[in-house]
Amino acid sequence: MADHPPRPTIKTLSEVTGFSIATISKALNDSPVVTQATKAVIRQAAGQIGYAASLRGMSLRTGRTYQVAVLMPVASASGFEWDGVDYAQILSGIAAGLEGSPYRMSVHVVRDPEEGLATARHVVEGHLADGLIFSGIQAQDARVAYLCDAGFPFVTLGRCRQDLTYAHVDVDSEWAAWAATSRLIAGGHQRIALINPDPRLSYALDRIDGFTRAFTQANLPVPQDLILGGDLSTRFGKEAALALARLPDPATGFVCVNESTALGALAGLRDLGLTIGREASVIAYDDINASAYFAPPLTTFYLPIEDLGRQLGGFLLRRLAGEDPATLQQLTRPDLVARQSDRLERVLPWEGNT
Amino acid sequence: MADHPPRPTIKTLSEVTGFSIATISKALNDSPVVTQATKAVIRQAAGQIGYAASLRGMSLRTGRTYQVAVLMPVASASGFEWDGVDYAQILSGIAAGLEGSPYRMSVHVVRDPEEGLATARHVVEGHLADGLIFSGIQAQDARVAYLCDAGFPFVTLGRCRQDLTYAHVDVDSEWAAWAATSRLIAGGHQRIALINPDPRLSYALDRIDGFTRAFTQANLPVPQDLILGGDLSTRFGKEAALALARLPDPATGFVCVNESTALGALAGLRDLGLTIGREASVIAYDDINASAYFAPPLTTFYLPIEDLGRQLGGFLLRRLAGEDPATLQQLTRPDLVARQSDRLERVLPWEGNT
DNA sequence: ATGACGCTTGAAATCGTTTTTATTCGCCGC
DNA sequence: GCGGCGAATAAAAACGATTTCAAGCGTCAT
Repeated sequence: MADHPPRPTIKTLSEVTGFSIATISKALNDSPVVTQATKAVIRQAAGQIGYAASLRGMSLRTGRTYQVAVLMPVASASGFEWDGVDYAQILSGIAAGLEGSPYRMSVHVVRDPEEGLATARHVVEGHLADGLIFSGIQAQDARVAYLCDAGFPFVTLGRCRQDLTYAHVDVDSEWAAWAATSRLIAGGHQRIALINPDPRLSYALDRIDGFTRAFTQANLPVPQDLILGGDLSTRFGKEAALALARLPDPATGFVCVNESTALGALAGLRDLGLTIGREASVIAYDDINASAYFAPPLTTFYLPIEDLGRQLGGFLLRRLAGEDPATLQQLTRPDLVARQSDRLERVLPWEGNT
Repeated sequence: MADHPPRPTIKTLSEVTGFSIATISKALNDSPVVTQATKAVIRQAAGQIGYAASLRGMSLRTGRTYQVAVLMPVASASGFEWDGVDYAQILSGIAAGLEGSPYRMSVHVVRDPEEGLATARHVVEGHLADGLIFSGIQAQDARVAYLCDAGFPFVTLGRCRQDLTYAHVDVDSEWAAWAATSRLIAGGHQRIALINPDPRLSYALDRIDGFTRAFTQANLPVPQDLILGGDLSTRFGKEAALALARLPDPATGFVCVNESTALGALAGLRDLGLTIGREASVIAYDDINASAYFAPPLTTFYLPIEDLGRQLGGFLLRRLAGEDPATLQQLTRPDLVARQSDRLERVLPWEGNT
């Protein structure tokens, strides 16, 4: 156990420079009341002895924590089922968005929105962080309502459907679902299934909206019986696809909520002996870019979630700086990555995708 | 912006109970110098007014932060390539292991071991956390050496090959690679490839050791030319499989480092028109349990990484309590999940796996 | 000459704890 | 009856910063 030499404090710096700790503090915070010359001397000395302000001391005095809390959802009951969400990418993005600021990121694991609310309360009331980031927004979201009410800075990935003004970043799920569905309709499908997430989630509704719009525009009846909501697991994707493809009037096109469910859907259809691209087609929303390697490679709507994370971090920083949440709202459309598997009645060779 | 009533401090509690703050502090910390009766009164009052000690204040005085830092690796250059590591599961496990303690988890994103060392230094020197958890251990690992030397509490996922005593949790990669390779040898393969991670990683060497042992035991020459190291991406898995299957004396069996590379290997072999189970076989190490849905389902060695995370958190807690790191070391063998695709020259029907 | 005023810096209070040191008080032994 | 001791509590000093307010000190107008 080597004992490090005690780290310099503002007091050390005071002794070294001869200035009082008050002046030092002001100088380092670039206060206008202190001379440029003194500032220069103090900064120089600070650099010299490697002084860095103790977050602890600052925190106690200012009440700020210089921490940003992230509520990371983990699948609750489903054991270790893969859900295809690479939350690490989001965290990585948030960290990137926070880079250059003194803010660090603390992660709180939550199993469901209720626990999320409890944790949010805990963070706010215990002053555990200066800002909050979370996702999995429900149409009616108690966390959003609470935080708005408490006036606590936060940014969400996703929008709720309540009339509240708050900072958020979101994927245009309505558009993505519309585009995917339209593409399958254009490919000759009429019995198109929507393999959707938990229907309480706001973006589940967005997807249903887009799905519906595509049929309405094409003057076709909306196949309500082919909309299934569940978790994001591969298992659910498989079960859903099996159920929908076994219907008397089976689904031939599948719009999947993400790559994990899409992988499951492919597995299910394969079990039924169906050939993707001839008897059925699958389109997914893509987070992690693995669909290119599926059998067959899937057409997807791709949006790297690290970018969303970066936006979240950046927005929170601006929110913490006092910016109006109304200006911190962003909706992004994913990119279409056309691979195949989305036209009916036409056999396509499986080409390598490298 | 609703303003919450100021949260009670130890001073509030002092006024309410009539005891001095010193006595309050001791009572709440269960010091033997204060009477049971007073303790009871104080605890009762604390519960009454909902007092919770401010971490800030505690932190400044004690020097402890009540934070555990986790170094989360993200793929550096490879853009958004999926690497098949669900780090969120590890974080979730760590959080579970920390549950019940006052410790929170802060996450620091690192792009490579060098940045990891820099961040570790930063955490230690800046007193940003009381303990550290990290993974991606190299055979010669500068972070482990530094932290041992600094006497800073930490637990790693993986072991380095230096003679240092420190707390760690690891997967028995040597055994897993031996078991996978032996299984392929028993299935009739002789040209078996090892699709391995970055060769600087300690467990890459462990896997080579196990791979080698399997051949030695079977009195077969070790196919050194079939050992390939790279990143954990699906792309690398595909490229590696393509290269190895195109050799004049091609590989027919593939031991993959994880499911992501295995998915890539399958895609590559499929592109070459090879049928898994007849012309080639793939076995993977499994973190996320998605291999059951691959085409065909893969035989894997499965170990849920959330469990490892839980161990990491628990070990760190014990380490922070002063326990000897020599007693905090654990090696776990993954479970064999036999699906198929590991016997040569025999056509197996692709059965559904539900 | 003197008081007011800028301008720069310093002293001291403060944030909420823990920990060291003092104080109070009853009781025992001599 | 008094010194001393032990037990319980209180007072005060940290920890490392920020912030308020006071102080020093030229300059200048009256």
